[in-house]
Amino acid sequence: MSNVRTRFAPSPTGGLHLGGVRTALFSYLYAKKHKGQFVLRIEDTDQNRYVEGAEQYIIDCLTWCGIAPDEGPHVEGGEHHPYRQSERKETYKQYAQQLVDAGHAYYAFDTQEELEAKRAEVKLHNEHGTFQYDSTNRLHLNNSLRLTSDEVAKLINEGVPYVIRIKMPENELITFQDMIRGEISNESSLVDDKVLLKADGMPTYHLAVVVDDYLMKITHAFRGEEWLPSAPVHIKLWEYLGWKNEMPQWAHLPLILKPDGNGKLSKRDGDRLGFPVFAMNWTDPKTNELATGFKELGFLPEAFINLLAMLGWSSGEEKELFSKEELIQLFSMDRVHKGGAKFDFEKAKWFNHEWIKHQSAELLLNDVKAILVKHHVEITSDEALCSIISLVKDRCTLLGDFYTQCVYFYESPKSIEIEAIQPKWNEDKKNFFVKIQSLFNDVSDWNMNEIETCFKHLATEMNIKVGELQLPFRVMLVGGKFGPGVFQIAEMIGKENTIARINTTLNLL
RNA sequence: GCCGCGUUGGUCAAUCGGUUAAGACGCCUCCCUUUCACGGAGGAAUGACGAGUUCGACUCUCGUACGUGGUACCA
Repeated sequence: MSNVRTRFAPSPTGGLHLGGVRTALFSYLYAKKHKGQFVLRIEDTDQNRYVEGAEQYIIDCLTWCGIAPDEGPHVEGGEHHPYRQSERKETYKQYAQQLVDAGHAYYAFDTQEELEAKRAEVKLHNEHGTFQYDSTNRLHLNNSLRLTSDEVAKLINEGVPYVIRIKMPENELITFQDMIRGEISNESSLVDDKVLLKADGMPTYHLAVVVDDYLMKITHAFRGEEWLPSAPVHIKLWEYLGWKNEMPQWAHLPLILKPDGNGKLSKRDGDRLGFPVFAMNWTDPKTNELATGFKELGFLPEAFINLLAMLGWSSGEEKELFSKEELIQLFSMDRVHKGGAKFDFEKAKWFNHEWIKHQSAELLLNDVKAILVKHHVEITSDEALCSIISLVKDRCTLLGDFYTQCVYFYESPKSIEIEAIQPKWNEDKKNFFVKIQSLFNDVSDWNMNEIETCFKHLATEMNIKVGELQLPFRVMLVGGKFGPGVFQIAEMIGKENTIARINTTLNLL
């Protein structure tokens, strides 16, 4: 039994972003590859940003992707409940206190306004300067490092709000190993004394990750590259808390960038360029604004995780199409790219197209059925639908395409693209289609071969090229220039429908 | 500004000191198909720049440029 434990620790603040899903995916793959556990922890320590429903939504997304966590707030059992940080408030407080007692952290009474004023002041003198709460000025600020213990006790007794900050060491090179990037070093004096415990008693991310990763026995911690700059704080915390030997191995994943321009991919980019950024539909409870998800746009979860896996990771071989099981087997952190990857929606669609093509009709059945039912198409036989699916799936990039590609098997086309016929239309052709109706009527065994023979026979007899007749025939049956072989379609929709559709179009011409 | 991280065709990427620098997406041409696709064949297009190390550098080192992240009582 392996002891590998990874976690995905999102904040329930809104839709689940591509980058988030990928972090979850890599964590899942790594855990599963090593026969370990993948846990979900909800980092809801910022009460201002908390969004109702976001937690369940995250769970739904992971489940849809097929990477459901083994442990989490939603899973019964699980040794480390609660998995919601807001419910572990007291635990963090205790460790923050331990840090203060050991002299690695201190109380700070400066108000946010005071600090903002300091920052503004520095900016005033030096446009590029930054006020840092660090060793150079912490002794001039309103904290327990400067105040006497009596003064501190008095302030606390009076109920003056305070935060607890880490006391970063001076002139120390903080070094750690990143599974993707190798050794990373930071000069301790350059990182400031981050707040560990906020005035409302909630921990900040910095304290919470460390405490929870330790308590939840996380062995490998993967997160986005944006966390790299604060890693030294976490490293020191692991050390100060006395857990250095149990510190997980870190991997900071490259960012997913916007397709054009530069920067991190955001929901806005999706809106602007016309593609989803969230895994599933997300409706903002405040604005009621709906953001379309990959699922609802018609992506297969298999394709979705496949394309995400290939953004930043590659197997080293030519193959690009992988099932989840294959990914689990092949995945390794040292094949993850260091640089960020721009998201390419065209390639994303290609993955989905490939998955639809390779998926069996039986597996596609339920999804396709749902789409047709949504459009009020009556489906009588699953078996027939499966044959139809096999016939058209090569032509579908998104699941929604199945509607256009399947309806005409069930209903007469609502509109006929007669512009496609008209230019080359003439009396001879018209006569052909008039005559073919009665000939079709006499076909006893209605199958594609018989239909084709009958069709070609008359064409030859009337001295018209078969090819010139096939296009009009197709448009009559399906309404436009698309779909599989015409005779195949004619067979499947049946003799009566075929004749009726010819007749309908003839009246339009 | 400071600090961190990065940089192979338009995009995703292979290569881990010696190759004509893979492959995929997209684009273009052709074949198949008198539909749309699938499939097949081919094409255009790449190592940011400059030094060094080396018999030899896309691969190692340094510098520059550029990009990106952080610089919150947000994660």
